[in-house]
Amino acid sequence: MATVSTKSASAVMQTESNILAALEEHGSRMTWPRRQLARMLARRNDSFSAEEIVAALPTLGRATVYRTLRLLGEAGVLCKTTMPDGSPRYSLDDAHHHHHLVCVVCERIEEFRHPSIERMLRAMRSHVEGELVGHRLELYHRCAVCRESDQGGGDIHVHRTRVHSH
Amino acid sequence: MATVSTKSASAVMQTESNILAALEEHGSRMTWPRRQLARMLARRNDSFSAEEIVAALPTLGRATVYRTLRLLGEAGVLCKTTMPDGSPRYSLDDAHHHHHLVCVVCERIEEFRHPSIERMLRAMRSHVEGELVGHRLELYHRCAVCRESDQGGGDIHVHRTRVHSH
DNA sequence: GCCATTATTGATACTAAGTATTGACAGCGT
DNA sequence: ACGCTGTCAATACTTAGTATCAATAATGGC
Repeated sequence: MATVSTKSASAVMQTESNILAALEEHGSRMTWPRRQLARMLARRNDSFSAEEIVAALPTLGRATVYRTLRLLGEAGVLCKTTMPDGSPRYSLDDAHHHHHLVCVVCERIEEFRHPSIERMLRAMRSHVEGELVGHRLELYHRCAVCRESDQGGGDIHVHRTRVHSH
Repeated sequence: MATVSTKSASAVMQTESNILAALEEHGSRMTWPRRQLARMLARRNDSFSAEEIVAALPTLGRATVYRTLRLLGEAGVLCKTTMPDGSPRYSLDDAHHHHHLVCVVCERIEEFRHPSIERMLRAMRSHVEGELVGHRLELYHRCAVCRESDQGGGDIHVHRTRVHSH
């Protein structure tokens, strides 16, 4: 089985100062809570829920955490992804156009880009009635690590009102 | 501008008895609340929120409405779709594999299928590390009707933590 | 460096979209 | 007609946030 090259799919690593720089460029002030959050996020390379962050930084108010996550999204260093069951996960991110490859077992999120997707979007743009203003594409898989440690494993229930599985 | 043929994109119409038949096939009992819901849904050809239904059928409990919507999803006659801002909409649906084309103005939802999408998924299946277990694809547009009655109109804010817009 | 302006904060309350629980009730297989 | 078991409505609870607002702090101008 072919694997995706690290050029077209990779987990994103950002440093604390990278994250803060993105916030500044976006026109935000540099505050202690934001530094806290940036440091905490830079330490992890997996995905996380907002509440995990709220719990991990008890000195910050929940509103601050949610607000800052939104800012980081706007600043282009964070992305919000939806799991198959509809629950949201956040992950560090770069600002380029891409989609997400989500492991349904360990919830690790990788970015990827692939020409077949751009081709598909081009085709849809000319076939769809009216103008396309956006899209949402997520691929769910079991990553190599999780396949190994759990062969044939649990029933992955992907309800059809949520995602497609054929 | 090319439009999609009615074969590859269309709003779905279901009759009350169609909906009830799907529920029976799925192994559910035939009850008064379910008949109510089926009749109500058969009347509309747009998308709706669960709370709209709760409000429209005040004799049914909210849990019943939500449960029945889930059942209809499992039975293959209803689909839940996510708007660009993350809010959910339900719409009648047929059981075949397809994706959704959502108008961000009137919120009407059409089903569509297109070979370029299957091609893209085939390509991704062989390029992705591990096995694909599902995907989620939604296209957002302004439908022909809404473009006409609102040319150049409001700023459609599609936040990048939610959907992609290039 | 000081001050004013204005962004930001945290506490709290609130909302949206459901899920869990429970005792009463009703479909339907026999 | 009986009774098993699915289904009901009401209500409490949960998750994932957003709104409000008075107190505080970061910058830009001087």
